[in-house]
Amino acid sequence: MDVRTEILSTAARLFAERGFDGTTLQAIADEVGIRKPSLLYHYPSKEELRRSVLDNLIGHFSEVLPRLLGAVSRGDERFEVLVRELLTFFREDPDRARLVVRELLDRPAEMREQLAAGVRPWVSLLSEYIRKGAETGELVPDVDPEAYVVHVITLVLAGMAAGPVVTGLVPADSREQAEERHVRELMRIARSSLFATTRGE
Amino acid sequence: MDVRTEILSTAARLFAERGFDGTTLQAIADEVGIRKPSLLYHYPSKEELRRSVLDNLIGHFSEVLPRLLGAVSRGDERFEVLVRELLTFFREDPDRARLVVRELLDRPAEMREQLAAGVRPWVSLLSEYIRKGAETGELVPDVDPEAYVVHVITLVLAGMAAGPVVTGLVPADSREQAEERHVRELMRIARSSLFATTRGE
DNA sequence: ATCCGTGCCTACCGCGCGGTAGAGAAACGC
DNA sequence: GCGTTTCTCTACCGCGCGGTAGGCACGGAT
Repeated sequence: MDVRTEILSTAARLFAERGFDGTTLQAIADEVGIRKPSLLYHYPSKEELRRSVLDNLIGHFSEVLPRLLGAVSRGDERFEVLVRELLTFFREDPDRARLVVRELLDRPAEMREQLAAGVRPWVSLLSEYIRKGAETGELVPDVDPEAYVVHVITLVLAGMAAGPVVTGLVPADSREQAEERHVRELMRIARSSLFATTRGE
Repeated sequence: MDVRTEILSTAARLFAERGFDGTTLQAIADEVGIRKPSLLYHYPSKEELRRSVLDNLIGHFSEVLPRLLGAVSRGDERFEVLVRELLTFFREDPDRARLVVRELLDRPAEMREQLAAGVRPWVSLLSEYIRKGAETGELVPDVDPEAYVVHVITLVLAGMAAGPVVTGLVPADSREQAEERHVRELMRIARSSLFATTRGE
């Protein structure tokens, strides 16, 4: 892996762990194994580095977008695939969820704009499908589509961001098992509060 | 309000807004209208101030605990009251939720211990009730009680911490209306994924 | 052979941080 | 009246921060 990439992933990890303000360029440089000015050669300021980390995250997300798009148009299993895809994205690297949550807290104004531009269309689209499903009786009639979608996203994001800290409240033999229970129940809640008739898994 | 209290609430607000690392003692002192050393006279270090802010938060929470306790033993309306009480606690000051989430991210190890000591007993207690309800058929049979409780708490906490940033995804005439929809749907999700038969509100 | 761009370094800068020393004003007990 | 306590202040400290200046080694193009 080349140095630029190594800096990027190290920065992402430390920003997620300690926050932007809690991370020093020195700490990043140390972990990469270079001096601070070398780091600043590749990313001319800390702020620029932050932007790059975020762009990289968004880039990775847009890689799974096609699969999400596919899921929406695939009829019956839509829902399962959609949520599970979202879940997988954050689960394969919990730093992603933590970065998003931190950004949400640290820069609410900017984040609000970004969400309005990048996520709201999605929420609207999914809400349309839900509204139709509610009319045909396949889905529960009293669902509030937009709010529902937001809650499901919140649940996935917050659950993955908190990680072991919160799954630790679920007694289990291993961390994996606790996580498994966590995810299963998340899917169940999302499903059973949306579909009119409970379906087997 | 005396100075000590004023420092405490200002610190809480700024820690919630900008994070612990992102807040300087100077900024707190400025907003209170005193000099930095005066602040350090009342709270001899930044770390001590952080602890005091957290203790204060926990103190306020333990004020609502009796009402929560009451709710658990009050039979049928238990659930509604319980969730709504929790919701109210964080809604009457969203900084509380933000502080908790930040602490969760910044100090996962310490937070894990604190949760294990202070929250897990509650999760267990509620889970017991849910398990009984599931056996009598009043509640859905396939619920995972511990995981369910954790998810509901997550939903409340994350929803309130994100605040307008995320409710902004729900189209509405006013912020209040968006929040109202948000809370309603939260209650609906929590209820409909727990009770076997859907009940009117 | 030389030139130039790339990448990394050592040395350093100014600044704002958390925190300290110590003096002065006000309020209180005796 | 007078010492003591409580509180706030001015002045300062050392440190680690993000960032800069400038040099040196290397490699490819001419």
